[in-house]
Amino acid sequence: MITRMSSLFLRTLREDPADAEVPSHKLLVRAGYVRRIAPGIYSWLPLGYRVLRNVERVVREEMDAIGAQEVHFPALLPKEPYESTGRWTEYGDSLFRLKDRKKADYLLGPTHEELFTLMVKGEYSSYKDYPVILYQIQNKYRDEERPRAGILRGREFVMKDAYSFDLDDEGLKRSYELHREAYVRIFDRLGLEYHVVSAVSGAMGGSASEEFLAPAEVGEDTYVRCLETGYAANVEAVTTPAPPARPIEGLPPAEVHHTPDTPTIQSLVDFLNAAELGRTFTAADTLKNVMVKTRQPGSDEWELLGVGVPGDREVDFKRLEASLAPLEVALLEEADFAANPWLVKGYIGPKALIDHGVRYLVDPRIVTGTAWVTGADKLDHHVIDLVCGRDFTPDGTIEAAEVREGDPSPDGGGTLVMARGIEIGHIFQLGRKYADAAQLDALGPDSKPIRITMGSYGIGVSRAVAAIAEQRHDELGLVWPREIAPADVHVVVAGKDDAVRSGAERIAAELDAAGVRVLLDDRTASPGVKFADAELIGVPTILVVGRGLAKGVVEVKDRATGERTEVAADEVVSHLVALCRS
RNA sequence: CGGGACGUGGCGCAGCUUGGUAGCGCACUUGACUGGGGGUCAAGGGGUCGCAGGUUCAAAUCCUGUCGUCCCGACCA
Repeated sequence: MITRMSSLFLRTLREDPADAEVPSHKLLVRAGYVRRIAPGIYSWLPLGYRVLRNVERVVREEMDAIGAQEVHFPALLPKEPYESTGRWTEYGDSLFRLKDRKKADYLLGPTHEELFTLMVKGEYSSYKDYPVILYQIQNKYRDEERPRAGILRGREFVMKDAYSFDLDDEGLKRSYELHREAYVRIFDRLGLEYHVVSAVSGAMGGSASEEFLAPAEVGEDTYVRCLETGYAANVEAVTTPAPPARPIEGLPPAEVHHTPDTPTIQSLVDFLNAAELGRTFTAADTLKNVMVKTRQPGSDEWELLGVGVPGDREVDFKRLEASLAPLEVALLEEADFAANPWLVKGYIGPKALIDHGVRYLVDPRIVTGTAWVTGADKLDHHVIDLVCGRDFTPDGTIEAAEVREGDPSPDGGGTLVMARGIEIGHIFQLGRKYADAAQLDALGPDSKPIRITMGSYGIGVSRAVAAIAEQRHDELGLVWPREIAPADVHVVVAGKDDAVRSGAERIAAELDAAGVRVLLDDRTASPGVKFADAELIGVPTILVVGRGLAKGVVEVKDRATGERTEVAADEVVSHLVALCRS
């Protein structure tokens, strides 16, 4: 089909929208692909909707290829299934809730584990039915506290979510691998650069989990990779290698020192080094204790928690939260310190925490036999040579310290490099959480029930559009990969005389007949306007039919490289057909 | 929720300090010229200045309140 710009529902913008920060947002709006309706909610205009459907098509083809079957659920859902898994409360405020006229509770689906589980339970009951993989491509709703970055993080978005149902762990592993391979094919076809990294499973629950991250400046996820060993992980999932425990015997005894006015690590280190204790200290010799409070989702009762990390590292709140999930975490407020006067800000040590029965978790680097400078639970006092395993025993370890570029890779290979990325896919082995909640069993060959084990596999479809825009644009506009571009060839009619116009029409018709998707700029606008729009819209190949036609040549321009080629007008159709099929 | 900024034709902005006819660019309409890089000229249409209240002869402008939006920090595809 030929899309004529003279009648296409499209208005491009010369200026960036005021509410856009990131390139994908600016360009998708300027090029007339999307329009904002409300915060985090967007409409898709014809060109944008084509791109979105192209991404969906790729996803469908590859999902179907692994034997997954597409279904469709309502977005509007009753509360009950989500209550049975606890997510009606666990999801908190990011769940869109509403009531019908009878005051019954409903929600707009943020994700559909419960419904898939119930659907399978409703239809299947024999072990002979399994395994099965179902998926849907649907609008999802999350009342984000702060939607941002346009399409990248909306409150309504299109997601593909798939679920595998297996009889045993081996089956689950197989299903997981199938999806992993399918995802590789999908993101390759979408023309995305991406990394597969180990992840934490977060609010979904479950065990093994990997994320597909598209590297981008504006990405919200930080991840690390080890170039030597291939290790890659979301920073939230990075584990800290624990050094071996050391012998306690022979270590000097702990000693409390008067350290006036040293509430921060730096002031403490400076003071100690000026105190002529016969050795020098660094921040890494100190043990920093950060107080937080945790609670069960939906509960009102906060519980104190002490987190100990080496003093040269900050606590990474995201890592801390990931480690404690599904518990909610918050920093202590003044009122909390007031309620616990034994907490001496700036001088908190392990001893007071343990004495007061506060759970105390430390960084894995803090092992038995290591000696630390830390708070003495008394204003202006610190203790030196407080030995782990001798003077205090933590309740366990926690991954909460920040990860840094150059840290050793957890698999013992090289060092880590850091990057930011957009989460475009997430696969995980859920296990039996949802099957347990729904009592999803298959009757086995021995007539005994087998609890089904599940996997969950998501792709942010609308987000993928933005991620591609984020990775593939230049100062002039978007640069789509052919597979998802709104057209294969953008024909610019650069001239007003009939010969040029009819020549372009003829070529467009022949391309169309050959199965090439044509966007024909048949408007009467000046060439400059058309060129600028063509570059903004980002169709991979631009064909300029203009003054050269009199000499029998037209110009083929590659949008990505900017390379221009003169081609004989009577050969251009076969030239382009070959180009589009390669 | 905490912090910051902003609400004026469809879009991007000025005007507000010092109250007095609502303005510019883009887009749109008509005509002429132009026709390979957002061209030129001329003539147009379109805004109760977020909302409510107050001060005043008079409010986009001053005051109070309120709603909304965007950006920065804690959730997630």
